[in-house]
Amino acid sequence: MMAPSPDSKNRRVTIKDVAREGGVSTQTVTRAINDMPGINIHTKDRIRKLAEELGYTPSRFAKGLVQGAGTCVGMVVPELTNSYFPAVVSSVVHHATRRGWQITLNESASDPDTMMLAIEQIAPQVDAVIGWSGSGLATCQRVLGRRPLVLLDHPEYPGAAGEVSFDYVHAAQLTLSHLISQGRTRISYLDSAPPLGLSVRAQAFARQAGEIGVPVTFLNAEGSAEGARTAVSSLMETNLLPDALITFNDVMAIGAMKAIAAAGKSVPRECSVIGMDGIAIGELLTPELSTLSLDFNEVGATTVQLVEDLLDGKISPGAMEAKRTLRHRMVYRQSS
Amino acid sequence: MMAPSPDSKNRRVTIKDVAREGGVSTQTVTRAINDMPGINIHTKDRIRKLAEELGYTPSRFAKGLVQGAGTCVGMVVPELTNSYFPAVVSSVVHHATRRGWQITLNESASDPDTMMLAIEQIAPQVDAVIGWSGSGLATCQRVLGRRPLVLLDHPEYPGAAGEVSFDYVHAAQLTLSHLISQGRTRISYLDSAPPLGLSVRAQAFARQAGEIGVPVTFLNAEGSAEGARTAVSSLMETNLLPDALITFNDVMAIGAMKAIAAAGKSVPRECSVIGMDGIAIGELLTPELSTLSLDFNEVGATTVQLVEDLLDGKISPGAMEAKRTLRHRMVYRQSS
DNA sequence: GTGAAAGCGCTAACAT
DNA sequence: ATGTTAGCGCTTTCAC
Repeated sequence: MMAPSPDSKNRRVTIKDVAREGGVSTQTVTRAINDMPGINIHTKDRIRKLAEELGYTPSRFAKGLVQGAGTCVGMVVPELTNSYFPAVVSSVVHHATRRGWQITLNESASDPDTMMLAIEQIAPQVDAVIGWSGSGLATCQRVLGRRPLVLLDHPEYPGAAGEVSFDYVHAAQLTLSHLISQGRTRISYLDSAPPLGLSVRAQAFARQAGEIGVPVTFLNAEGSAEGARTAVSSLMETNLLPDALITFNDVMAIGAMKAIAAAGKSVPRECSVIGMDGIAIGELLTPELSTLSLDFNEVGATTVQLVEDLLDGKISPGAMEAKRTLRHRMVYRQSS
Repeated sequence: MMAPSPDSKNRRVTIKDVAREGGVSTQTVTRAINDMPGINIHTKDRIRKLAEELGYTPSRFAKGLVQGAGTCVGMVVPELTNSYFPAVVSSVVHHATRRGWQITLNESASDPDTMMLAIEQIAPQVDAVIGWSGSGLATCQRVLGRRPLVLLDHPEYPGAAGEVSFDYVHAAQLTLSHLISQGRTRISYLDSAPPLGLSVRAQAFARQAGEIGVPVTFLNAEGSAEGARTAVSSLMETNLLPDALITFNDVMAIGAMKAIAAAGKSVPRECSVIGMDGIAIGELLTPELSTLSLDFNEVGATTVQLVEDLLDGKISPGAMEAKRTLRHRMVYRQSS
């Protein structure tokens, strides 16, 4: 236990302190610390050692101020417990890192207050924000000012500078034609709906179903495996079991399959189940989950590219080119 | 499309630009932007509008420099695709956000070069780093200098300032006594081993097995569901099926269960399966996975608290108090 | 090989 | 209510 410093204050050690203690100019310290040329190797070693002893760490703010900012993107995620989100985060982080950017992560709590707090906290520290509207991000372009907000899976939100959304009508087309070719006639869609009406995904299925004249029943449940399990369980009791069930996402498909199995019915013989997202876990279930799969690498690459273009001014906020639409691929496994 | 600015340079808009255009001092601009008192409400509105038009965004570096840094912690994760990691990240982010800290996330690629790059990139931008040794973090205390490195699940690493590790001997004790009370006699541990020898987890099981005189066979596989599936599949062909299988983690348990089911054997009747981690997916499998479960909230809370104490100097790097050990809880579900 | 001076963009403290 | 001065910690000239 030695005294930490001449001054008992908790002030951080600056380059000046090192310079003074070392009997050199701050310039020499910079050169030593940053491995710059034009310094006696001997001096360099001495100063480096001294800096270490003193516990000197360059201020990232001062450095950033003088050298120009490195890009830093905030990412706001509604829940990390649904593998869908980590899958996207992973890809975004990957593509951002390749560009030398930083990603700072915020998980938005469910209640709006905590959420706004998180956002106001993150906003001043980043050059752009990527997130889902489910995280309540949509309401906060105000806090961001000129910095671009890119919204995932929330088409046509006017406050966003850019968006990456998904062609659910295409997904519906893939799914329905597959189900029909299987001879399924009592098709249901298990939605995780907003307070009123249907989710964007369900709406696309409704539209496509209408288009091709196939009846689809819409159910609703809380958007978790447990929610889906409960909903499908009570559906089973009604004896109105559909012979095909499409779910809002893969996690809900898992819950649905548990409920169907618990009722002693067989997937896919008595009921096809088709999920959406394509998270890795689907392949590990029994039966393995057929699903509408996203190319997560593509999602991340597209999103980061969009942010970059927005930041560079190559694309202006809200422009047509700032709206990207990606498609799902149908992955046939055992559950359908 | 109007010309963006008098100067075609891509220089960012600063407070001075706003002040000049508005015919006021930079002070007034600060007051307007930051909602500070002592400014005519009319002036404030005018300046704010002007700032918006000009596309002015305060430099976070200048602001940080003058106001004192907000804490920023880097988190380096080996893979986001195993839910174990997002579960911990989620909790860490939560506890960090409550303190007003930022978390910047890096996923360390498998190859060492990319990894070192990621770390050197993140290092100057953070006040501390949290991560797993699997991410290669251990080798880089050098880059961090005085800033604390807290290693998760890597006990006794000398380079780390702090560590949060797990009492695997306790876990082994829980598991083995449970299995023995079930009358299991041919117990195997499916490890995901480092190049040589056993993982830390497997070592604890070996030790505890020796302690109580129970024979345990150690197997090895690549640490993924697929790796476990392959390994257990070939095990099934030997007809040397154990009657209890403990796996390195939950993800491997999933693969193991698939392999056992594929061979037409029943879990848990013919073979108990017990995983480790307690990730949410375990409960959604069929049969539901019994596992050694971590309290992820506790993991995050402990880790962030440790970082805080290290940053405040309440605990010195490498001290005894900087080593925290957490315990698993045995969760009995259907697979055992 | 080293140091002195200037300035990055912002805000706290002190005028006016 | 507004402006002036000074300085945060660092690096980039440019001089020696």
